[in-house]
Amino acid sequence: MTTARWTPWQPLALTHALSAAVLAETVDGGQAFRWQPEPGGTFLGQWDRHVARLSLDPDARLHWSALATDTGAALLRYLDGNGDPRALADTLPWRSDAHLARCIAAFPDLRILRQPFGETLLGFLCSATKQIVQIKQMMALLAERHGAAIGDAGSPNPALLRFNRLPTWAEIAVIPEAELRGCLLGFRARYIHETAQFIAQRPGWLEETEAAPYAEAKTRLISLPGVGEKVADCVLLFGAGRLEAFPVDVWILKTMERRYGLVGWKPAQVAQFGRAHFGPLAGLAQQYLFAWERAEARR
DNA sequence: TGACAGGGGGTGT
DNA sequence: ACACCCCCTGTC
Repeated sequence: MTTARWTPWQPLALTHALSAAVLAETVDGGQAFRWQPEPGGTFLGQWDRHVARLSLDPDARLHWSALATDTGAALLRYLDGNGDPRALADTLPWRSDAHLARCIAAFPDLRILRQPFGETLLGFLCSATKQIVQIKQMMALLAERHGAAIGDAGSPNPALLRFNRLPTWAEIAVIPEAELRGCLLGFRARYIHETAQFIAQRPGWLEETEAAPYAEAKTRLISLPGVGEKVADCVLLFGAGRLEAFPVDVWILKTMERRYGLVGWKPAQVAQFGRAHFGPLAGLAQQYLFAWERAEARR
């Protein structure tokens, strides 16, 4: 009998060390919805067909363990898809923006994830008027009830059979809407159902959208039922590495009001301000601002 | 311990 | 401006 096993813990070749707070903010701060904190400070996460654990050693170096040997390369892309976060942050206008400067100082090496495009779309279609815990529940139920097991009978590692991937869009297209509702999706079930039909009828559409220039990709995403400006920008930021995407939600609205004096501004106005003020990496700036407000809310 | 309101990271009409 | 769903959280 083959024994279930995790690979030995290995260091991940990231440029810098990482604090526990930054690690938590990166994988469990609203970019992704499939990471669970575990006792002892590790995180267990899934994306695509990968399952991984992350841990920080006493020197704050990131280590990983996984169920498949090729997860290391995938993890590097997932976590480090945009290169050296410190160099990226340095290009933000922190020299003339004291608030941004203290956000960056408080969360050095905060990263924008590079998640699979399709599952990022699914996650943010679930996100309307929901908090992270609830979105995570929806994702977990979708994977558990409608996703294929990772690995197969001939898999070298039977432990993989205990984990499911998320259903693909093709798989979702044939799930009755009532069953989607059973996964706590509520009114989002109809959007997800209809989006799945749309994608299923257009082979290659999702891939072309991911590859398209930012403005065109955003227009295409917004044509999907249940996808507006905010969701489209989240998908492009967290699922396609488009750091110019600047999602405006009620938290950012409050932040910009409180820290930048934009009292009474509408979302479209704040989005325009954000792009002009923060520049081509506005989405990265947004993530720093968000991390700061979340930390403050916990105090 | 259990019931009960209140509100929630948005979109579509 | 309001409906859409219904789970989570805080409170009594």
